[in-house]
Amino acid sequence: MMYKEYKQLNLSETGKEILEYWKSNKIFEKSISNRPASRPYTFYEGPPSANGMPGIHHVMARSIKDIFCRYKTLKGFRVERKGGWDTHGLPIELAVEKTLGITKEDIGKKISVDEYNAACRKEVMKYTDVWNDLTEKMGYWVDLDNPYITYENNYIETLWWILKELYSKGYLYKGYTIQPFSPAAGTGLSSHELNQPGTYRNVKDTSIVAQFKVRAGQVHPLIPVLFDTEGEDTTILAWTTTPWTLPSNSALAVGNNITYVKIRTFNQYTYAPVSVVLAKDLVSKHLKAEAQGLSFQDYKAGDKLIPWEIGAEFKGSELVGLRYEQLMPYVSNDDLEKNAFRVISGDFITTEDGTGIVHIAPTFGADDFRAARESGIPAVLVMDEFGKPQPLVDRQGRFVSEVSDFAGRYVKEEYFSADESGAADFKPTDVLIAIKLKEENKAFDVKKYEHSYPHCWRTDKPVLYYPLDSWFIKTTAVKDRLVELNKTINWKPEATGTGRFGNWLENLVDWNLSRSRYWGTPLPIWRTEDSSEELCIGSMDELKSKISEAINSGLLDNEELDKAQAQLHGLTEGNFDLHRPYVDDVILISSSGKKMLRETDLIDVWFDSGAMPYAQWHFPFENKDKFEAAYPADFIAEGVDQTRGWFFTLHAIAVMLNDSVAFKNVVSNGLVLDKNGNKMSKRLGNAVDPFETIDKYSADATRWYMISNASPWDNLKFNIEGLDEVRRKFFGTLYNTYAFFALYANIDNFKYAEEEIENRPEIDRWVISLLNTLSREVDSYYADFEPTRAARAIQEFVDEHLSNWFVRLSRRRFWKGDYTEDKISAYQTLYTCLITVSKLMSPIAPFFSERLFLDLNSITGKEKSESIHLSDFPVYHAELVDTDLEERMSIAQNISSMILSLRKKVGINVRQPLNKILLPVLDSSFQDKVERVKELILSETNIKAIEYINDTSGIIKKKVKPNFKALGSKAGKHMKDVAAFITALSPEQLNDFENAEVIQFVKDDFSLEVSIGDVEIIAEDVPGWQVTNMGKLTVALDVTVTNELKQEGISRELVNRIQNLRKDLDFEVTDKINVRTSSHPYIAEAVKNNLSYICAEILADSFELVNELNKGEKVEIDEQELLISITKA
RNA sequence: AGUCUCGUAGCUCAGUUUGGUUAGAGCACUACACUGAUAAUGUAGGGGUCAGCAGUUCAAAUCUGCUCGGGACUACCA
Repeated sequence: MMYKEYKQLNLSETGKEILEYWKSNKIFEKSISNRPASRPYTFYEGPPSANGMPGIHHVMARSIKDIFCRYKTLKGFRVERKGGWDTHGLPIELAVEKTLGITKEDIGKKISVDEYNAACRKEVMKYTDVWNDLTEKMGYWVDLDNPYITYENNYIETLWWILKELYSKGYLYKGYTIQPFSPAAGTGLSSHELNQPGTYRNVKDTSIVAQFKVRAGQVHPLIPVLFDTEGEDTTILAWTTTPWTLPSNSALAVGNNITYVKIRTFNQYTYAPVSVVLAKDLVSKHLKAEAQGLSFQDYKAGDKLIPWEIGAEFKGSELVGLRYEQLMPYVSNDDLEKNAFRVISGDFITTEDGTGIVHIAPTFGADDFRAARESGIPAVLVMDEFGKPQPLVDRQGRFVSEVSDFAGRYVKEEYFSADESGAADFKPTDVLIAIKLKEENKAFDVKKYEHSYPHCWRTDKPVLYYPLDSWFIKTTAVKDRLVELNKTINWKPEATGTGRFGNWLENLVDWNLSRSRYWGTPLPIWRTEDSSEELCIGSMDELKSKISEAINSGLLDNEELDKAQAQLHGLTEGNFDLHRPYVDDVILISSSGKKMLRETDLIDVWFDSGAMPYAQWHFPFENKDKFEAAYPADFIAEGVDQTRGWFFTLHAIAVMLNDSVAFKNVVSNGLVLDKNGNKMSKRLGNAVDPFETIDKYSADATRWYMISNASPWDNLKFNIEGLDEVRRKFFGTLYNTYAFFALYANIDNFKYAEEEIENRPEIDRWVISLLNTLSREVDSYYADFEPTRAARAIQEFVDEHLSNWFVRLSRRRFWKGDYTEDKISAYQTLYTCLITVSKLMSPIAPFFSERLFLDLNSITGKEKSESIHLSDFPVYHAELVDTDLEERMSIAQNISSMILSLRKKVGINVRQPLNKILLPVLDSSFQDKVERVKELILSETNIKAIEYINDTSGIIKKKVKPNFKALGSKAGKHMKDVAAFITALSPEQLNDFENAEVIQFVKDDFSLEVSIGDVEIIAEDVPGWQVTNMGKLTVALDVTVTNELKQEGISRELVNRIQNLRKDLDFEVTDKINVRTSSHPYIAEAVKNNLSYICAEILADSFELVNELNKGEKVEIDEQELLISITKA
């Protein structure tokens, strides 16, 4: 058996092979079953929706999930990962309607409900195969054989159980909120629909600044200020872009800290004298500056400049409580008279535009609704035909009959038919309201105003904000616990937890559960028609027994009875579908003997996914032990867009149900953008196909690129060129390192059969030391959910240390000489590095690391694991870490690099040996350190000796630099002077300073004792030598080339040419040769004096210098041409 | 509009928590070298208003405030 050698690196091919290997050996399954059940590490899979194609961003999110699960497996934990599918919701309905070419209204008509239901089921799993394929190819390990599926009855049953628990705790209630509503479509719109592109459009609306008349006779501290003359007409100004809401006005809101003024002036339409209240900052927007202070006496009706003057100034808080007359008194009652038409304070008031005073219509604005409720302001409502309260605008968008002047008129122009709005005398309702207010001296100003307003994406008509009934979960009741428990969650990045998520919790509102949709989890609440009795069902058994009760009550008619029997039968047989409309047909009987129908709402799909810790196990109906063992999750990860989605619903349900967190650690990753930082979209054609990417560049390179490039929570600018770089730079280097190892280990038949070599050379101990430091670092990075730092650390080790230094400097040890202890040491060291690196990187690059592990381990058999993913994470050996050695090696690297730089500067090849370098030594330990790595430096740079020179020699030119950090705190503002003083020290002063170890700085009345530790002294120059500096290091090079050195140089050139020939002729590395060269005077001497060296290098049995050589390869050394002929011995 | 986040070389990113005097790396580019790891490698070079402005400080990429720009989320507001 030999170490496998490859023609070239092919990561994609490796991926495919390893995938096969995993499959046929059931490695994934073993990675779970091999770990003890007593050490679980719980991971929750956030369910993707399989009705869309997976994108490259899914590779990102899933890489992160996979990395930490694999890492914890290596650390000895059992990590179960149950997959899941999110199957409900609007996108699926829309997709089905599109596929079938139907609308919602056609359901039950053109297409049967059964067919529709089946179509949804099919639609939602449309791309399951594609998803499974991606999951496999990208190396994401998750159990797809037993996934949870949110539409299954068992899953829904758990949801019902949870809902009933919440219901019993009093957390479930029916209320109403202001929601976007499309009268034209007759349906509420979800925020998702409102976020469709193109829904917000700029429109021109009639805007009115209305005058709300302050009641005269009331008791309020501000009355004397507001009315300083008898019969003054004092009004409050409020601006609106929706005049149709003015009949519903029931309050005015001001900002407590905003300054308001009362201004005396005239109404521009009626010319009547009026005093108006508005925010001081906004006066200039409503009144002309040049008209201020004009004579009131001289004002005539119709004058362009209307005089005005400021009468008084006060804070918003002083206005609160002030009563005013209802602006458009169509509807009133005792409650309104008593509690409405007051000034209240609102936290959302700004002085950006308008008047700084906001007209409040609680039925038509979310802010209005909230502010009114907080201040106890009732809404303006009328009774509909069933005696239920209703706003002044009906669901078709028309004024109710009570608004007599405009009864039956649509409030928005766009709702009228084309015929109606096309008529010559047609005026929109807003305009009619404006005219009426102008006539009544209630309009201060009327203007067209352009702003963006949401439109229904289906009907293209403007949306109304409208009060709608909904079921809510009272999350506000547990707000404090939500906040408190959130603080125990480890968020990556932290800011998402404290910031985005924390703020969201602080400003929590109740969770609106209701969706008036079709394909989703039905709300399990049945109510009597008069809403006096209701029942929440928490299981299928409960539903069964309630249906039985209904059957036995004798209150169902025959048709209902038949259905009930069928339902009961279906439930018993397990083939009753809990979805609409089947479940809507279930009629239950209340305790007082009334029929109960199900509330038709579905619940928010986010509830589905947030309940997965319970529902994935069908808890509490089955798998109690499994649930308990896997709750809460140790780790979850999703995109940052899930902060208010899945992260929230998981948290909320867990807190309300168990008063606990649902997850302990969470990584929220950022977006994947295209290389220019734009969002990827199919429309723009800049979306990256994950399959193509994996196929071409491999999953490993893709994963490594994504993880190493930027922290997961930063947005990733996905650039395909980056994949190439990763492949070349990291995987290429690692592959080369392995290939190098395999080449020579096969020649020497190294199988790691020998005992560990105890006394290894410096370079071996050095790289092992770094390797252990690396293991510890990478371990802590993974543990800290910092995969990027882990990847970068591994990469740096492989590139900089292992390949670029250890292998480069150790090459001779592998190919030269016999199978000595030193050689075995080199093999053992390199082997250990490779196998350890493969383990460290395996969570991120599971395929290549597996290949590496198997290729190495199959020969040595050092580990019994049949897969790297079944092995254990490398153990950190503190005793193998030698920081002094690491420092020495770093010095060696720097000195070598400096010598090479000097050689470059004077134009002397590395092949040309040089006699010596000079190293100035300013402290004695430095010389010891260099001495121990001397051989490495000399062979790396082809120098014969290092000579140390110290201070006393007098040829070093020294330089002193202040240590700002040390001196800064002492010198304070004199730092600049002190620095100048130190830099300007003469050589003699510096000498004295070094001997005394202190020097006194005095300037004016400031003095400071500078100690030797406050400065840095370096040898800057050795006059007459080629010198270079790097930090504290200084190196001088002897560039004299003696005749002897020249001959050695020529010998090396010759060796090099012959080696090239060997390679060109495809000789094996181990082939012995015979050499004949033309006897050129330039080389003759050199060959003679270095013959044994040359022969050893090129594995020559004989080397002849021939006077006449006819055939051979022409080579050139220092511009001298000669012929060389080599043959296998 | 609010909240969060980012802004450092042509590109991708370190460095910012804890302020310290030549601001780093890789890629790309240019030149030279090397060539039993070779679709590799080394050395050198050019390339920076550390987004901008102001402040604190002896000293600011780093701390504070404001502004601008990108992105995300939330809201849609008179």
